[in-house]
Amino acid sequence: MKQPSGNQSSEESSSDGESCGRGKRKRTARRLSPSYQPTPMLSAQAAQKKGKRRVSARERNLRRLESNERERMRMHSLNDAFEQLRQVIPHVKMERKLSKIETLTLAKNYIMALTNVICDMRGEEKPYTFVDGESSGENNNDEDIEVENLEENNNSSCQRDLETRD
DNA sequence: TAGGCCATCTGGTCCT
DNA sequence: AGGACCAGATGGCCTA
Repeated sequence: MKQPSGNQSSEESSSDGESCGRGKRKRTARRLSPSYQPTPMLSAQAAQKKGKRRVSARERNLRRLESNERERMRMHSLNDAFEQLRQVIPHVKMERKLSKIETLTLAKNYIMALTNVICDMRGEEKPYTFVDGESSGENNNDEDIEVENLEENNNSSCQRDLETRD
């Protein structure tokens, strides 16, 4: 029941120039179909039947725009968190920044490596093993394969990094 | 051109 | 009731 695409939310929506993803890329405000009419979640008649306050189309539209704005802000804060995570994950420098899936995968590996180091220091058995880009115990799905090469490079860089920190 | 990655919109559901 | 969260859809940008 998805709409073909959203309304031209009038707002700036310039995505505050966040150079996202691969290299420099500037995203312009999303162009939306001029013919698009947001479908009311609840028609005025239905609302009246249910004894609910009638909400004008104008008000619905305003609420939608406010919702969109909040959602955008939410996603921006999520992206900020990704950026902070990228900065603390040791990884081989690349000209393009890590994608989200790469960031999460490397973070997972880094945590596993740290856990190994801690266990090692305690004289306990290491719970995780890194074999050919495969992270132990876990099922190796497609996403893991995608970043396999990265992981191979970074697993060793993680270990090196951890060993030199003291 | 195809495929990957991403931002944004949207409506449903959950939570306060 | 309203906001947060979520997932699907859509379309733009970029690289191979």
